[in-house]
Amino acid sequence: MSLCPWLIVHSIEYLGLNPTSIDSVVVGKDSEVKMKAGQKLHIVNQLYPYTVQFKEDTTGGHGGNKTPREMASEERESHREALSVKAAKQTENTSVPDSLGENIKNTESFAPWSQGLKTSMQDPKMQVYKDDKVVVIKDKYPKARYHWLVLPWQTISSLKALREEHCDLVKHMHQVAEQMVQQCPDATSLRFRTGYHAIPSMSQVHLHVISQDFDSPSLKNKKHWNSFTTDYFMDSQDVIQMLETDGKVTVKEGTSELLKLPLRCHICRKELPTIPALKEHLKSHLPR
DNA sequence: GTTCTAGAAC
DNA sequence: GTTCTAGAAC
Repeated sequence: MSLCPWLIVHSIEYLGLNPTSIDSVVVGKDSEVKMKAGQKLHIVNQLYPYTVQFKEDTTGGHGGNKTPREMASEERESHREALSVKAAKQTENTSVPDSLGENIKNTESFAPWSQGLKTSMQDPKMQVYKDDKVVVIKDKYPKARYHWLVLPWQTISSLKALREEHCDLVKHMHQVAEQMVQQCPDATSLRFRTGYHAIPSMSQVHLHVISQDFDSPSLKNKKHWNSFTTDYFMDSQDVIQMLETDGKVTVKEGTSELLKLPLRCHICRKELPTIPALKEHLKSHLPR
């Protein structure tokens, strides 16, 4: 595995996974930290999550080895900043406890691509606004003429992690979102919505501020469309309300199925058979 | 989250 | 034949 000698362990997040399998991970040139399988290391200001997996006994056949695909992948990733260090798995997946199963599943959510926002929000070139609590970046693949993301500096993985103590922060995120709309030159002619994806793909809670023209080449498929035009998109105000009344945010059952609904215009409710047809239809609602 | 592409739909 | 979607891979 490729480790840089200057890496510093910033914090360790306990995931409560299989406590019986202790592993040790070399974290710097000379330092070594005892860790449990499944623990997450945040290296350098929580930017780069490292997932710790099981390590096979030294007599094991393929412990610590990587497949060529993993090697190639790691080489590619080394050009970016989201590295993923993996120790080898303990065994094949026979007779493993449930917690390991979750471990493997959780590892998915630590995939390099899912950490992209955490990287982007730190990049001054991406920041269009920042204060002591939040930062705003342009969505890398905007689904409309204007599409910003408001992110807290504090690490909060998703809506699920929000609690009452985050109320002020989430309200501030909403305020900043409204500021972004106000400063937009087309704020008078375009409608905006401000909200969260109920089940986001990217780690780090982020508030979408998106104009309702949906006039963008990056809007390409049904999932894109339905994630912004069905109840999959949760209004910021509703999320704040939930936090205030329940102390947490609950996502309705069946929300993920909303992404498969037929394509329907968010303005006149007309159903369109394909994305190209929808895009052509949306032109009729553009400001003139 | 995006890209790529097989094969469904037309 | 081309267009378009959906699932795999990353």
